[in-house]
Amino acid sequence: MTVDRGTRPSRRAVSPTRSSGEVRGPGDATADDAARPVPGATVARLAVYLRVLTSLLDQGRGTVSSEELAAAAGVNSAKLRKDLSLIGSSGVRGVGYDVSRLTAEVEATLGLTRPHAVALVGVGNLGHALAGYGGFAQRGFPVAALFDVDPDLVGTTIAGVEVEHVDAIGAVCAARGVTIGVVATPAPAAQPVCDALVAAGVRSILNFAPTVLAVPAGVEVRKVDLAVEMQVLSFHVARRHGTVPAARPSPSTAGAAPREAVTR
Amino acid sequence: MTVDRGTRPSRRAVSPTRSSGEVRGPGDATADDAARPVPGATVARLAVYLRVLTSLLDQGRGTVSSEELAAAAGVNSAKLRKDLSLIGSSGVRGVGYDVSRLTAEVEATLGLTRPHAVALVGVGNLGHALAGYGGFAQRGFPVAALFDVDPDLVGTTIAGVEVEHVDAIGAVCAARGVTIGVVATPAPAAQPVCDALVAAGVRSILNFAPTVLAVPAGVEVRKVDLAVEMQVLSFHVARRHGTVPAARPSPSTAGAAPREAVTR
DNA sequence: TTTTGTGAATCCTTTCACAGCG
DNA sequence: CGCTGTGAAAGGATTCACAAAA
Repeated sequence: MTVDRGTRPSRRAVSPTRSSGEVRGPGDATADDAARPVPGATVARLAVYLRVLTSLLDQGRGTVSSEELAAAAGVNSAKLRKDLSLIGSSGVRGVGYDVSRLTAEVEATLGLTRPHAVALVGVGNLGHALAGYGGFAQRGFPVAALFDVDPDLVGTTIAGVEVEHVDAIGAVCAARGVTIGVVATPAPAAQPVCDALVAAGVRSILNFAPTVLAVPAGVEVRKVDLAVEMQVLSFHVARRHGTVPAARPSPSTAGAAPREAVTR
Repeated sequence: MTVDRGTRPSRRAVSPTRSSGEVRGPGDATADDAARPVPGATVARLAVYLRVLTSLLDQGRGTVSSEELAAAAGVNSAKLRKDLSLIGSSGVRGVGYDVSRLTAEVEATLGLTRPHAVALVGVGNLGHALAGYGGFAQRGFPVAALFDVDPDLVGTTIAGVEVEHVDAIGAVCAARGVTIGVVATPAPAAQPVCDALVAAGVRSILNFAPTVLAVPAGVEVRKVDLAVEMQVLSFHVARRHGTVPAARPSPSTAGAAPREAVTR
């Protein structure tokens, strides 16, 4: 069940002058930590596997085969096995993987064994929704700080956290040990906010603003861009209908107004 | 041009695996479109280029070099030129690309020359924020319908659109010519909702629910998964503890940012 | 000269397919 | 047997680097 069909693999872009490549650090002989390769594409999938695994745990399942886990995660089983072998997992041939053990291994690899304080900047429409979403804290990402520039918002409390002025980003993030910053501001404010976060020591940023953020090497930026997603879907719609207007039975002039398509 | 490529059998009648690859399309040639492959990775970047281009248009810029456009989009200039050559663009050597013309070409490729009616299902925390976000309509994606199961929400109006019961998805989407569906429901409701959308003829879906959607071949699903994004960042935070803090002037490899996914 | 367009090399992922362990 | 782990093959995507056009 749940065999997926058209999900896309990851993509990347962003970051001027350096595209990412991998995730391992350019380590210098650190005797302590064995250098692990773990491809970026694999990391993203591990999070998906983890979701399925926790679900299986709740169901009390003891083991899973790569085939089943892969199907539930919407990927090829060979890919899943390779992903798991990369993080040093060990399944049992002829049996499968131990659910609880694998869950622990994936969590450890993703660094989920301890919480990561998050700072959310921009409590507008989307930001407010994100702050109000309880899933953050539950999944190990406590929202330690909220920021905005709007005087009407600064001072208010959302989900138990007070909104502070963006000018306090530096001091507050450093003081509360924020390691992940979420930018949900309008595009023009994103870069300055990003700079402030980086200056405060934040090395991982999730950007919801429709703009490309420039960051120094060593800072990881992931982007969630609604416009891009919609436009990619638009491309597919256009592909399947060609250029001819969709000839669906009974269009009968319903809703869709003929506006101009200005994507900006 | 186009065609040839002896290595690709391109036809996989049996294989159910079609995910990702590319998005080739039987073009219809309306003005400048010939049947072209257009890699999936390229499509996603075109949307980013478009944003920069419209910005340049507003500034009254007449031309841009691949170097400048690439820098603003956060990509390598060679990649940008290759992307543009794939959609059949034509810059002028020694000069650059005509901003308005290129903008039109990119919009045409992405199918943005006409609006795509969108149906948003799930008007909860996130869904409400999305519905309230005016960017949709402005960018050519008018929200033609809103759905939810909550009796308290059904009947209310958000941003000028009435919220209807999910049971009406089939009828309403077909009647209003919805081509893109946005799923912002809790995980358990996502699959049924997805099925309803597909049954209504929707072939492109943006999924914000933290679950893998199973869809028949021909339906494109893109996922925005907040949990995955946060966990990938967590991985990077954890990584940083094993490597040398600083003292590294040389960049060599740095983080990249896979685009894609996640929510809730 | 400047800047595009693009073959060719390189790198990253995915998929195949099978050896081998339980 | 069933199922994992993985070398090897196959694709894609990115980058290089340079010839050609304006």
